Amino acid sequence: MSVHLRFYMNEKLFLKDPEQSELGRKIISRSIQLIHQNGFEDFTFRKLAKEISSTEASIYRYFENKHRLLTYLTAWYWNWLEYQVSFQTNNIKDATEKLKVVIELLTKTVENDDSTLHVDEKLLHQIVITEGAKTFLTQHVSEDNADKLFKPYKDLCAMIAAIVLEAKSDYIYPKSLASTIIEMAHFQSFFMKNLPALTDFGDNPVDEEVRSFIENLVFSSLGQNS
Amino acid sequence: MSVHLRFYMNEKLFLKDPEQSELGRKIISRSIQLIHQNGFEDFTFRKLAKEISSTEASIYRYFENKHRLLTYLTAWYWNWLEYQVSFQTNNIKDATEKLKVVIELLTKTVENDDSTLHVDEKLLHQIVITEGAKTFLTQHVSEDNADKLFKPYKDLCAMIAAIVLEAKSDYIYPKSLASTIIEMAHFQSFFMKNLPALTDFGDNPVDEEVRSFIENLVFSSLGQNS
DNA sequence: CTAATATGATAGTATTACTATCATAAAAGA
DNA sequence: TCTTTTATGATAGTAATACTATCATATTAG
Repeated sequence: MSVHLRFYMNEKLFLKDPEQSELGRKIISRSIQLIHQNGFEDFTFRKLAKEISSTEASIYRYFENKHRLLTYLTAWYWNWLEYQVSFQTNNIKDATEKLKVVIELLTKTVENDDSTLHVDEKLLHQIVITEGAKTFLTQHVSEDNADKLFKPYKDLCAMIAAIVLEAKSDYIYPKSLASTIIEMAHFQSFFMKNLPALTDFGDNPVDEEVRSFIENLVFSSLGQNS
Repeated sequence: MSVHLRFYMNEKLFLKDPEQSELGRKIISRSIQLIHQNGFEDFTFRKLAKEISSTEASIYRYFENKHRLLTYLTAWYWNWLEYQVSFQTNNIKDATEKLKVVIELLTKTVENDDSTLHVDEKLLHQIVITEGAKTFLTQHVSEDNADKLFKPYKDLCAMIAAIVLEAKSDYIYPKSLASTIIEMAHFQSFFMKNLPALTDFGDNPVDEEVRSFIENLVFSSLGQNS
């Protein structure tokens, strides 16, 4: 079976839908590679244009600026992840089981998903770890939020919060716990690789350690300490 | 009694010690105001120079670039906070009590500290919330770490981790829990103000809500659920 | 009294983050 | 088929950024 994933993307995220053209898709796929390679600060539309043998002017027809492109990529990632969560938790009855699946999805090394051709989810996952928070840590966060640019993030958070409530209906911080585990999955993974003194994870760091830590955090908060 | 706080700052953080001259102290105090006002991206040495009636060239004699200045300010903040923690937890016997003090220090609105003349800790606290993570979310995090630029952050984390171990000596994630509560104190506070859908905190958000959430997180992890 | 040091004044450069205009090729509609 | 819209490319230009370099001058230290 060969499925094709396409997410509805908020139209404020772009000027022209990049999924609708060859050039647009090239912008997405090459920008992911470039940002992954040298980081977001080093990334410019000029360099991207050169890489895809196009021009700055052409790229500006798709995205207002590079920050908006990053917001687009991040939003795409959260959409994809929410889809993964809904798919992987489907038919699971036990909320605790569901939470374990969520935590695994948040912490495991992403493998490339063949149902999206121009997006390399593995690279995108690493971009979101390092650059994701920069999408909202700005002066214009409120305008961007009013334009619903962060809806995919909030939706994922709401979905996880709902599972938390399923597991413990009187827990009073479901949304904060959800945003905490999302952010911590990323931060602990970043720290493990780059600032290991901030974690308890070993020389040969593996995803499993972050997963265990977050499971421990979540299940003790929900009074289901194993 | 009038005490004066001065922290030893890693010499790689600056080219010339800003605490040693009037101009240096002006750079610190005005940069805090400017970054707080319009955010780090908008901040330039040119604007700062204008504000303090100096020149770009002069500022470049103190700091290699604006990112290094941000790293300096953030490092200064972590030093200050570690001092606060050690001061406020001194003579407290009970580790649980100490942890409560730590969490309060991390989550409460900072009031200006008169023992540091040119630093407005209240503004600096808000800068660290919004811009602090940008100091390490870069391509050059490993070099910066090798230069020990993040030592104050790691020291604070280690101090908190030690208290965690005092409270529960067999807890296996003291450092990850410490970095989590530091980061979450900031993120939840940022979300509360700017992306409230990611939290459970009300219309009239107050520090106390973040504090309760983090206390709940920490003490249930340590099996001291209240 | 001299020498070192700190700051300011000024200028210059490569790059960034755009915007504008025009040409042309391809696709869509009549 | 002819025409018109649309997409892209080519090129140029601009203000601002992130620096670097040089020289003058005032202050401080030996």
